[in-house]
Amino acid sequence: MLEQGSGQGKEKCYAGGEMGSYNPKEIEQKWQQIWEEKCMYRAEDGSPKPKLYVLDMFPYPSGDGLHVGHVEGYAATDIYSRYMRMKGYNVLHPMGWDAFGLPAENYAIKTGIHPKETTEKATRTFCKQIKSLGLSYDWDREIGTHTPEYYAWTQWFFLLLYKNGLAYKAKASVNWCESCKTVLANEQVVQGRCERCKSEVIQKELEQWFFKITDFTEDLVKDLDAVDWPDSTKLNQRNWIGKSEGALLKFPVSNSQFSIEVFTTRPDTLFGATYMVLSPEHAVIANLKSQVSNWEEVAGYIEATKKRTELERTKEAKEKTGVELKGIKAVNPATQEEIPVFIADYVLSHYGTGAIMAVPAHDERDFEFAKKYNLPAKQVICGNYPEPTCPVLENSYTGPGHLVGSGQFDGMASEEAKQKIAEFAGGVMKTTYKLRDWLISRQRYWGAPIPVVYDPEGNPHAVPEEHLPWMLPTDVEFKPTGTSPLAESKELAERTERIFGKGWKPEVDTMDTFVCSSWYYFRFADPRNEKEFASKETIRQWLPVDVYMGGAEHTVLHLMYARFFTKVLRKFGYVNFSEPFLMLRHQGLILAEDGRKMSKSLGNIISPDTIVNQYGADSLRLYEMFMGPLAYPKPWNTKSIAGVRRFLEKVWRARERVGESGDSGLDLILHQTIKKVGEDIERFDFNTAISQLMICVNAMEKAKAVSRESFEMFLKGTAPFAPHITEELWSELGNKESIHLQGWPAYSEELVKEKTIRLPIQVNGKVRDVLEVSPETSEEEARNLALASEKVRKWTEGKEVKQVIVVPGKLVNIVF
RNA sequence: GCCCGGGUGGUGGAACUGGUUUACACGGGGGACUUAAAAUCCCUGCCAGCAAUGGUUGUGGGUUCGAAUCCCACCCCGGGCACCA
Repeated sequence: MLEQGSGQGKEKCYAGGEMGSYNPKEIEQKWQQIWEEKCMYRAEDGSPKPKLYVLDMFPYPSGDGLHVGHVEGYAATDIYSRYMRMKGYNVLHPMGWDAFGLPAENYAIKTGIHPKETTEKATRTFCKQIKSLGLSYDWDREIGTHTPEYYAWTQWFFLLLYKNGLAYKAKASVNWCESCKTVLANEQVVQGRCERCKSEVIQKELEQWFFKITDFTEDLVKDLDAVDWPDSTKLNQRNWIGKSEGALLKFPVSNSQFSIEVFTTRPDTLFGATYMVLSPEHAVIANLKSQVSNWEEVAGYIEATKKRTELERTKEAKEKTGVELKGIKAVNPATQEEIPVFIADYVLSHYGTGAIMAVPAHDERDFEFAKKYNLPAKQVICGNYPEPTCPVLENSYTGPGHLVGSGQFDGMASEEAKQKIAEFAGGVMKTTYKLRDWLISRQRYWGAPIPVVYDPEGNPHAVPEEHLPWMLPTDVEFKPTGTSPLAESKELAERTERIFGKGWKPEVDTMDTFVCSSWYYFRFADPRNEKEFASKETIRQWLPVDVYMGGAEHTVLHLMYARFFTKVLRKFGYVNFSEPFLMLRHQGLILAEDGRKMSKSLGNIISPDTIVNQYGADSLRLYEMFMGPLAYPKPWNTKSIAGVRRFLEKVWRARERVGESGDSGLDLILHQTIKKVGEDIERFDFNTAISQLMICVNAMEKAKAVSRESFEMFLKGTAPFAPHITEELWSELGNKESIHLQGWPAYSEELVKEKTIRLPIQVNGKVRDVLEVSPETSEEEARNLALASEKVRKWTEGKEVKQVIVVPGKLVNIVF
């Protein structure tokens, strides 16, 4: 940092007193306080300005405090928000806390400290850390999902779904995490392991609450077309929903009243179906018991399957297993041939009909299974259409082609045959999805209680709305036993009996925290409303969210659930749009200096506090935005922060050169800078915007003098990125109103144009000369100038020039 | 296995719809200022060559006057899904 007062012999930097050195700590705290006092960033309800809703995925306030990864996304939306305010928008930019969740509860189990206490402490820390970054949130709208004022409405949403048949209780085989002692949604199981603690997930038969997200599958697919989201995120959602079109076909069971229905995407291969496979859980198996001659073996296999975890079933996928239902035959509805029936765990009970027709010649899995159990394969598709010959298959062929061995359909293209054969076999076309209903019950304490009570007969009843918030009891121990902690609450039990009558019992599960975060963006529109989750007027004013920023880890879970909630609200007339987030951007992961993920165990975590202390918030913001493209994963490099800090020092020093008149040579670069910075912010290309600002300040340093007007223009252009230093310099120039309330400067189309451009002259594609020419230079002129160049003539001498390519304003290429 | 995204100096990265590769930074080296140091400013990509010059955007090929950019094949890295019939 600059030393003060030591240079006696030195020239005075500028007239009018001592120049202070750049001291971020001082000015940042000062301005943060002033902004807060003035409620500078309050979003105005009912303002005539156009609205803009810019939202960050709200954080889980963990005890570890804010992470540099949070800062990346928050800085990005803050720059965007500040810029758009300067452009005249009424910006809603709120922050809140996704406060329910397991870490606080697990901590409570260890220490006995109530989650409410740790959560609120963590929230205060987060809040303080976020405020130290100078982010322009409207703190009047702060919300926390753990407060009764908030979860009353989470419970209201549950009731809305329940009353409309979209929330139901069902016994099903569900994912159970032994370590977290709770069930999990499918979306929370990653490769057979718990998304949170990575321990193995097992299947349990339990009665649980589900939300019927599958009622909206088609809209969840279709509406993706209309939103501005990263392609990869849309693709992830589409893959998760897993739409596929095929046919339902019935295979009668010989000598019985039963038939087995299958779903297939390849009805065109029906003539090649040489056996069938049922999932071990299939309901028809019990009905056929009397006809199965090897029932003991079959029952044994079914039992063994139940015991295997999802992970085992996937891990051992290479070795397929199964058992034939001896004594049972099914009839292929196309060939009328009798074919054997198997049960095997490679067929999933919850997809399609839980049964398949096996076509070993044209399906890899069936081929594998057929090979192992010595089952016949029959080729019915020939891939090299229209070639007349068909090779003998040594493997399964899964591509398209023309039909063979399929009677009257021989020669038909497989695409065309799909529907024809389905009809021929008495089947119907059908669309199937992988997406399953959302399991929302959790056997945990720190969440929103499910607002349901049971009558003495055990039938569920909704807790009437007047009893919301249905309070989370406090008289519980934090010991995970597998049954919900709420079950031991005397208060909850008594409350239930008092209100509903003797023998009534409360639901003791809480809701998945993803339920809380599925609707929070509505609450920001009207955070203190006690009568509705948000009023119609405020929803109309603010929603949908225009820009949503968050990590790519939420491409399936949170985004899918939030979209589902919005579609539910639309269906029941609460909103008139179907997608909550019009534009979505992801911040990339910030890696440690060693290129690995930051983690406590590796001890390579960088804390934003340290950086703010050492370099200042403006430097941290600028650094994270300058690291590279927002969405990329990027390694941290503390040394590089010096670069952006130096930039700020240059900005600070530039005021020494500010006078009434300035170097007019600066105009070009200044106007180019304003143009580029604005365009880059709108594209979220913050790294190149900052580099342009650096170019501009470097030019100001070289200029003899900078006019006040130019400097102010530059400060406005820098303000969204470095709000504190620009505010300080702006006020020092004598401006009374905050720089952040100024309009975004307009650049002049005239001044942005270069007076001369560099025109490279190539000979056979190699640059041999570069000419300074006017940008208006005509094709003819450029050609003549190029051919006249001495450096060029050196290369073309004695050669016959075949062609001269002139790209006006770009280059000239002389070819011989 | 399938589906995305990516491979550019020692490093992070720029490069608009095919037109001077390496903007802006970090680091290293050299220089200026200084008694000295810090700070600041200026120069500096790599390989081959005495030099002129040539080569150099993961590798190999193609299209083109011209390719980081388009096409084909391959290698490597990151992410997602994973028996979904």
